Amino acid sequence: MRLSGKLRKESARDYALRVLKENIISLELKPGTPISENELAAELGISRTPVREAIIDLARANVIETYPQKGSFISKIDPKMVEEARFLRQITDTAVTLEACGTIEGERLREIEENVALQEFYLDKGMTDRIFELDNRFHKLIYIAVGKELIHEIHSTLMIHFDRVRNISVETVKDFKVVNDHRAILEAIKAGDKEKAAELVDKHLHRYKFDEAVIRSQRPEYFKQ
Amino acid sequence: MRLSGKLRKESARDYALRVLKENIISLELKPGTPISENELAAELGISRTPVREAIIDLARANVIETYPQKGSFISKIDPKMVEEARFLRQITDTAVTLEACGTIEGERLREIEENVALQEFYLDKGMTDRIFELDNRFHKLIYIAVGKELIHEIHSTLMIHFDRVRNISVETVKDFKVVNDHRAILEAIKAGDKEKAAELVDKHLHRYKFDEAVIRSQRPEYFKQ
DNA sequence: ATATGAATACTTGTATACAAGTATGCAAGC
DNA sequence: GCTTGCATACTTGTATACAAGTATTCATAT
Repeated sequence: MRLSGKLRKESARDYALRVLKENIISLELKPGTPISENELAAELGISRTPVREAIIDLARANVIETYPQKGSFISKIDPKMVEEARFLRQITDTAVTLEACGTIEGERLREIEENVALQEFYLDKGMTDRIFELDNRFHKLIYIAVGKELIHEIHSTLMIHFDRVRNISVETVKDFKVVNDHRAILEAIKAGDKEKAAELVDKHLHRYKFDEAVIRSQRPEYFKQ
Repeated sequence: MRLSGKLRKESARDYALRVLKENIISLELKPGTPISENELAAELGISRTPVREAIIDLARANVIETYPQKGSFISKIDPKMVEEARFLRQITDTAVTLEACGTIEGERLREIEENVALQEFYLDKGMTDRIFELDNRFHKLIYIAVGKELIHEIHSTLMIHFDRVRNISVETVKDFKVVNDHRAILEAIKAGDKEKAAELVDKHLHRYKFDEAVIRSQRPEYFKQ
């Protein structure tokens, strides 16, 4: 597992949660991998308690599966979970984007513009690693701009199902049309064109749907069924 | 606080979580009330650990606010949280109901029919206590019927913001038009009338929006601002 | 060779101990 | 009366101890 150091003023629980999320999404922790509370605590240099609390958080969204007295495991990719996450993201992103149309301005708008500009910059330079982070940040900024940050927070753990598949997609098919999508969505928001924005969000999220068949054939051991 | 006994095969954590949820929604634990992990553990006859784990779960959705080394408190009613919960419920209920239109049948449909019949029965008898439970169950059944149970589960804690206000509404305005709403929604689903269903869901959830001004004037001490 | 069973080394769930920060009350001093 | 400061009794965060269940391994008996 990949360990980044514990940040100052970050609690042990937040540290464990952050490291777990990073490694699950990046597939450093492969689907099906057993997770021992004791072992992870030792690796992170903290005690079982905060590690356990982080695992409980992930287990609530079925990202980790815990079987009492048997063990905990990184959940294998379950197409039903991925679809639930995609479905939820579809409807909330659409609704939030509609609210954003014509209402975002000032500093909030500037942040989003900067974000998209950076995506285009890194895409141009071929530094695609940065784009994932910027992608997530792009969508989060829209949620914040329309005052729906709690919804974004509540959904974040569930979206690991989705993000993980997205990461495999990139490992395998290398598709960066998403940057163009983001640009187009931003322009639609600025223009206040709700119909166009909704259509773009819909198209944007359906990109990840197609990849599943490809991934499954390449990494069948990652899948539940 | 109201204590129901610990169920057989229910873990201590689930017990604490269930009792806390019940008492927060019913307003037995009033907004602003301090919650001590030690005290609650003693009341429930379990140790701090599972109590703490339950509190963490509720704190994640801002239902409880924890200040390290100071204390934890039942969150006061925050109109922004209530609106986020209502907004989320609006869009997911609508999307799920649209999927349900014309696709639910057999045992699944029968369960929902029975649920609505019971609501009408208890409304008629004036046993309105039962209706809250049936109300929640009605909506959950629809989520299950279209295979979106994880979304329902993930949202359940956040909906406490909404359910709590709904409960005050009933204490104060006694409005049971919701039963008629449920009947109408069910009929629209059976008829496969998506337009009608979406309109009904929209109207249904907006009922609770109006009550806020009334509640605020009656129970200002429950509100954050 | 095969089946049986006990020892062992794990697992998570729960309880408890300790650490460190905070609010409160009260007494002392001015 | 008012302020200061310390003792005290809380709080949550973290670490550790104990309980109970499970899988494995290896020796023994058939």
